[in-house]
Amino acid sequence: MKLTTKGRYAVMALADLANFNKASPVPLRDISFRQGISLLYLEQIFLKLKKHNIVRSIRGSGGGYILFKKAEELKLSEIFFAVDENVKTINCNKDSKKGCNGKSSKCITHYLWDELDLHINSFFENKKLSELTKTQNKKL
Amino acid sequence: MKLTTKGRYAVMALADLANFNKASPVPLRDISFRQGISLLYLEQIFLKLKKHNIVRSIRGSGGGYILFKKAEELKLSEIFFAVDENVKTINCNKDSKKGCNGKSSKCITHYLWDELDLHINSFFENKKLSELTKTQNKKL
DNA sequence: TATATACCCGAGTAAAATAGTCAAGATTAA
DNA sequence: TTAATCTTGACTATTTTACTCGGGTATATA
Ligand code: FES
Ligand code: FES
Repeated sequence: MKLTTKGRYAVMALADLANFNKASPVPLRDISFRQGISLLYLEQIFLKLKKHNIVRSIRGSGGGYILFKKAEELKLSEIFFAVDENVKTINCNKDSKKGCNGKSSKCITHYLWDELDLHINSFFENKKLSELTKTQNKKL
Repeated sequence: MKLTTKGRYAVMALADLANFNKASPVPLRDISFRQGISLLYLEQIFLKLKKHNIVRSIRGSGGGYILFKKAEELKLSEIFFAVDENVKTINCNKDSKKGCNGKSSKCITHYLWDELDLHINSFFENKKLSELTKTQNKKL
């Protein structure tokens, strides 16, 4: 399974973006500063987010990024998909030498990971970006 | 998050063990052969499983491993815990330079990962080893 | 008792994945 | 024009993972 800083940062940064999106585009520099994430790394991440239409970019001075959809309509699963964090716990078909070759038949645990994938993905599928910031506010 | 071959192999091997446990102890060599997992790696894994009372070992010729509990009573969460695959998606407190230092306050996404951890762990908590082999048999 | 079978254990290594950097642009507002 | 900002591909350091090695110890059975 993959759930790395790339996906974490993406969610973090977008939550930040959602908070400051109200009037004008938000430059990465601000997000980098507020969230303590390397600017260069953020750029890499936002490129992917842009390609997948999660955000829209405005170049030049005074530019930055804005959300493409409303935070209420943006599912976390879309975000993870965009940055290549496809939550796959299944391991078969990768090579034919290891236990999980799926050559003759599925290994004993195959259906388990299948089920787990479904379980995890449904979590992200049902979670909207807006819920994040709300939860945060409630706790404060 | 961590979900690596160590945890996968542990579940695989134990499922195998559960199937062949009926009469006599099962040597790792057999499991290694049947599941296509390196014997030396299996030894490492079973050492941990033994320390956490998941399996019991019988040394010497004709020896091997047997399950400590019945497969119906063995939760997958116990297995993962035993091999150090503590499913933690949370990242804070590791170092104070990165985004998630938890120094002044929790980051925006903290509660999200909290919730996710809970969600995933409940999956393993409610899953017994015996359910694995049953599912497998049903599909055949 | 000799021997083979099997578990026991710490340490070490190679490969892969991740996290992050660099350099050289291209746009655009002011 | 200048400074701010996004764009892009390649490159590198670090960390983690997966696995091996070498030398044990216990026990069954011939
Ligand atoms: S996980 Fe699919 S064959 Fe093992
Ligand atoms: S995940 Fe806990 S502070 Fe970021």
